[in-house]
Amino acid sequence: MARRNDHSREEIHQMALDAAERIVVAEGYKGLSARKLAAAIDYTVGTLYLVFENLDDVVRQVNERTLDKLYAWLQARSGASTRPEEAVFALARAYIAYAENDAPRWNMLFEYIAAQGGALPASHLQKVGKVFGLVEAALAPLADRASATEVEQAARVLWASVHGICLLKISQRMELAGGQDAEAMSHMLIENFLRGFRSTHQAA
Amino acid sequence: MARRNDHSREEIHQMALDAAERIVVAEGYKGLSARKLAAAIDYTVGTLYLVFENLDDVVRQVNERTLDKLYAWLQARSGASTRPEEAVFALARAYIAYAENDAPRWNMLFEYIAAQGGALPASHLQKVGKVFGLVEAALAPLADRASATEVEQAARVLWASVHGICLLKISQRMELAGGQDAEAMSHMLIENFLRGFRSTHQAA
DNA sequence: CCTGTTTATTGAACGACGTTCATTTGTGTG
DNA sequence: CACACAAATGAACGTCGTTCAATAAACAGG
Repeated sequence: MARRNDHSREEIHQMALDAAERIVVAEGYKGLSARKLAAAIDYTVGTLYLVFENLDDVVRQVNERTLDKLYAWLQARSGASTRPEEAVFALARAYIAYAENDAPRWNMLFEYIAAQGGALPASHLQKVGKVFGLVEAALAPLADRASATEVEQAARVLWASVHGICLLKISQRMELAGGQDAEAMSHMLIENFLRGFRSTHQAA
Repeated sequence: MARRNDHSREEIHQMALDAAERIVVAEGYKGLSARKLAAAIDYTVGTLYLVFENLDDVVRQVNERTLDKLYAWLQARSGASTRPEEAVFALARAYIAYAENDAPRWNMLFEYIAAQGGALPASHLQKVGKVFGLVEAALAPLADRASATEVEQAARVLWASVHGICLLKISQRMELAGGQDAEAMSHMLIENFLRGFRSTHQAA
């Protein structure tokens, strides 16, 4: 039994988030329960509620970490490419690779976003916006005649689409993909999409 | 209290599926519980387990109905268009409209598909395949130089993408869409995608 | 009409869930 | 050493899915 002052509030907070991630990675979203999480850090349920508002609060904070990791992962892989188009392909490959590599957390993130009835927390929106920013940056060189708004909208459309394809892969539903893998699908999508996009928005 | 022989097994089965749909429509996926469902048809929990394997079985059977309704809805709206391209746009509009119109059931269907660990039931796969068939039929006239496999793959790519966009709308996450609505997004997607697809696979 | 058998239906019971809060227990102060 | 304070507990509440011994309704034979 953990004793008074063994750990500060902040330490318990971090221990719980770490343990929650381990549980989610090992057993999936539904495997996370208050009692299991408390046991994992050698405290009892009650203590969790001194540090978090409720279980949803834990999930939300794990998701914030996931968004940070996702952004860092994508940024590290969106370096300068020879061809501007290649940057978009590279980003999509990185997105799919992240989801594959960190499937349970990626899953939890988007199940949370989907299930959340009302508005997302502001910090969430801001982090998602940063991810979209990477897509916009990759798309901009391909559309020198497009306004910032047009690039933004195209980025959202393209990424919602890549995300849809990614969902197939993560939920292991490639049986629905007609024999392709997610990378091939997203490649076909981007190739065709960019052809249209460039012909509309790029000079020369 | 319902009495012996008031209803046949089959009647109870149908009553339960009807009631389950009403509950899901009224209160969402998570609002469906065994006790609530039993009360809605004036039986007790035990009776449900004589007719269904478990709650998941109920959900699966409701989803089969949803897939049938979705197919019928799309088919009714995929009639002959003047331009072949318009058929694809019409299908996407119909898909989004269905999801909007029947959001709780549409949601439950795809949450189930995503959450299901292993393989989907064969009947599910077959019904999803029928929906994809509609997309392939709309795509085929635009690619007279493409093989059946290429059309099939393009249909899956395009529909996974439309689905991704649709998810934004249904989970009321249009804040992430850069000021567009789902119809505009899917229109942009299809327009650009088809331009690339036609230029690769269509003669003349 | 009564009795015994069959079987449809029940609902209490189990373990697990999220959440709360009166109680306990260790810590630091006077 | 006793008091006050606060950290931590864990029993309790109402929910969940699921099971299965017990019950009660329908029917068959006399």
